[in-house]
Amino acid sequence: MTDELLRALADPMRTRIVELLAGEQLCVCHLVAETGATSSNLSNHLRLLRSVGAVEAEPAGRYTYYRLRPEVLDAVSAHYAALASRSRLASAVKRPCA
Amino acid sequence: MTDELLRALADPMRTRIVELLAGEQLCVCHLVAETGATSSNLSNHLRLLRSVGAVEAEPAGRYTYYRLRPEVLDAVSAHYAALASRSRLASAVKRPCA
DNA sequence: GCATCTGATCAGCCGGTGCTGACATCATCG
DNA sequence: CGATGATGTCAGCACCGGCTGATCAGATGC
Repeated sequence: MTDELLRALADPMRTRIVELLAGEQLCVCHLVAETGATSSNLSNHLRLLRSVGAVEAEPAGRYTYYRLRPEVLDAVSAHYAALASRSRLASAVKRPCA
Repeated sequence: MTDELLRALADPMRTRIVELLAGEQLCVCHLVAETGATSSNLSNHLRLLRSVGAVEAEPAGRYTYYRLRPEVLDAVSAHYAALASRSRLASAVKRPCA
């Protein structure tokens, strides 16, 4: 659960990419068509998503298919679930101030 | 599941705040002591976290206690869990490129 | 009332980060 | 091989967003 992973997933364009990839595997040209962004722009975002392990690339001839890595998304989900769980217990504790 | 909520939670300092609040309710002076940040800096972060509904403030005399809102964290967790679930099915689908 | 303390707000600065445009690379096809 | 098209890389610019410092509003205590 690195901080960089959360930051990578929180960007609007990358959120959009992740949602598109959650439906089916796509190559960059599909993402260009769906988002309207330039290919170099998308390539930069995809490199970042790869670097944090959120997606993986599969070269197929001159195309490159991208897919999500479910384990990573599960880890993020579990992270927030744990925070939610702990914070319910925390409602009973209030550290004295003075 | 607004995009602003994810961005708010993805910032390093705010991640730290959320983790501290997951353990117990704290007032700003505690957060100052724990993080080493200035009070105005923290106040800015807390205002943002309030605006996206991640935390709520309870004035108590001249102090202000903050606590997390578990439902919101659960919603974020569910959001990523849903993406993980969908992406597992998506591994079987690959949109043709040409 | 006056001093003090907590916390909020705002303007301004500044660094990180996303977008663009040009170029490089590699595969495919004629 | 030469052309085309898909993708990646990088430098440069612009803008968003976090940090700071000054100021202010309430609450507390002398």
